[in-house]
Amino acid sequence: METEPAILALAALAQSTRLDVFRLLVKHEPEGLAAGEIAKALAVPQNTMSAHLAVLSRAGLVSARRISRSIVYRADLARFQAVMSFLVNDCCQGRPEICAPLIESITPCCPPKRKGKAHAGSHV
Amino acid sequence: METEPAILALAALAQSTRLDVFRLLVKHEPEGLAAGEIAKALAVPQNTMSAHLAVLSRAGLVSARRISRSIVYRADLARFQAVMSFLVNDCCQGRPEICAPLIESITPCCPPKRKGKAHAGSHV
DNA sequence: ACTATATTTCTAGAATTATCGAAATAATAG
DNA sequence: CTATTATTTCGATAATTCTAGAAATATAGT
Repeated sequence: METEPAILALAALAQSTRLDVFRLLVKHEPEGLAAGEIAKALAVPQNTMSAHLAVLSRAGLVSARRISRSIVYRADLARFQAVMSFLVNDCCQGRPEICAPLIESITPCCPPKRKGKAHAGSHV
Repeated sequence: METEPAILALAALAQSTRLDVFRLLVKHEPEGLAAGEIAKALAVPQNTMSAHLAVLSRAGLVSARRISRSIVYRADLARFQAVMSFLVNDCCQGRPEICAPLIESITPCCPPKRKGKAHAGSHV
């Protein structure tokens, strides 16, 4: 991922309503959630929410598809992953010793193979 | 990490000059770099750069300490790590299957032991 | 065609951010 | 104390963002 889209994504997430929206949509993967339900869930006027959703959409962090009268939004986890990778690379820059601890600190959150514990390490 | 400081950090990084500054400072860990040198390296007026450094500092992403006439800035990698963990948790939310691929995609960036390749996986 | 529902676009005001010249502050040297 | 260097603060302007009321668009039901 290049710098410009990464900045767009960071800016999109650097706003409390939008961060809440993204969290909500992640929680509702993979079904997604209609615009109106998002607005209701977060107690924000629909047109205001529409503007925020447009920002997230422009940043590529969410996708939208019309279903009947509703427009259902979904979090784009692949894009989110790309943004995270971009940031980690900023940290690494050919010097693994710098951010190996970073990797270790976030890895326990998602044990890739193991299923014994799965404590989700939510507060690291 | 809580939401508010995370948003502050995201906003700080969501600006090209500041993202460049952070990258530059990571590259210069652990010695740090003086404000004037940062400004010169990125071809930005010193007072403008000072404002950007203040934003990064308020966000906790950099620290400053005076050394003689210079003020030397350093990247705060622990804080950066905390922000990354915060974001990953947004993705995981007790559902490891969602972002296990994320973890896998950023892990090869920092092979903790290996020194052979270090290809940094920069374009994921 | 008309009505109701779901969402977006238009428009505008308030607030915040980015930029930078000029002046102020801090540290060192002579 | 004066001069020099390094950096920040002040002040002002341009640009962007956030918010939301009002109007417009799209879909579905009667």
